[in-house]
Amino acid sequence: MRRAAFCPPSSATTIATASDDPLFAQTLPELPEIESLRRSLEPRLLGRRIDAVEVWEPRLRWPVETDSLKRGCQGRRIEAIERRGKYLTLRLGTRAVLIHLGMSGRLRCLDSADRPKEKHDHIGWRFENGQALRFFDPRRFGCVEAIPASELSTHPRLTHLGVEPLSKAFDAAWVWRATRNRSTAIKSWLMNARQVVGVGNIYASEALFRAGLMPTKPTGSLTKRQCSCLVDAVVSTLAEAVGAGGTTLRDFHHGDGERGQFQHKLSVYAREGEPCRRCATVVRREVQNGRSSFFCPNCQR
DNA sequence: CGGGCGGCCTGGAGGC
DNA sequence: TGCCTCCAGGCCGCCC
Repeated sequence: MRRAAFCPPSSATTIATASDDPLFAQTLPELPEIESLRRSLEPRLLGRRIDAVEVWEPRLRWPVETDSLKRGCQGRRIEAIERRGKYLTLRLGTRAVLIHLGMSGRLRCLDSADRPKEKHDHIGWRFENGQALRFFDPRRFGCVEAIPASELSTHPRLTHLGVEPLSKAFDAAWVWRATRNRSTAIKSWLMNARQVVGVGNIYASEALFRAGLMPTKPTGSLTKRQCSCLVDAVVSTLAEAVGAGGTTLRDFHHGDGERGQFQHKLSVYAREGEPCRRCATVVRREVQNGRSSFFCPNCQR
């Protein structure tokens, strides 16, 4: 609706750039977006040999250790691209590159590594075929780090991560056990990566709407039946969003203005004051733990 | 130890 | 038109 307001004035006549995608700037990468990104990167990056790494701006969420990153990348081939929660990992033999997009991060594939760096391009990888990968992040909440591949499960940033919501381990029995004797609001619990990974503000709001649960409901008060509904809601929401290519990454390679699909399916997120699609009650927004929660006061109890 | 909250960071929006 | 303030939010660290 207000796309133009999110586009820099110069972008209309230039070739596609990261900042041409207004939706990307508005929404944040959660599990479906990272999984879509992972899938879109695989055909372009698997088997590529990294010839050079450039760090233009090391001041990310944690300072980029430039020498370590270069030593961990240069001369190595990308053997696998994996995801853990909202983290993406590039396997490079005995090393791995850990990437988190934070709120505004983006990975872009370029056909030529000679393309000038854009404002907010912080790291660039040059491949043997002349192509490139760029890490772009206006807010610099993301992180990029080279680690030993053997530490992928023991690294401090990964070891505390909770259950993958699209794995078999995430079932009603697990949710029931994990939510006992806690007073935390269910939305905070869902967004806590130590419990469940990959569920951020958008999908937590959407899943709780589907489950018919108020975001503020204490986890300890959930019945077994509600735990089961919650699992179904989280899984179906995430799976549908992955199927839609995420909310933001459908035009990852093109920047042609075509948008992802899932934002058209949002029931409550960013719909404050609009009618509930199910019962027409006005959707409300309330700040919870410093974050906006969107819900239908009639459908969610 | 569970859980709440401040800080990090930038750009868009809105007020004056 | 320009300056100022507010807001968005994942994650960590600090605190109670």
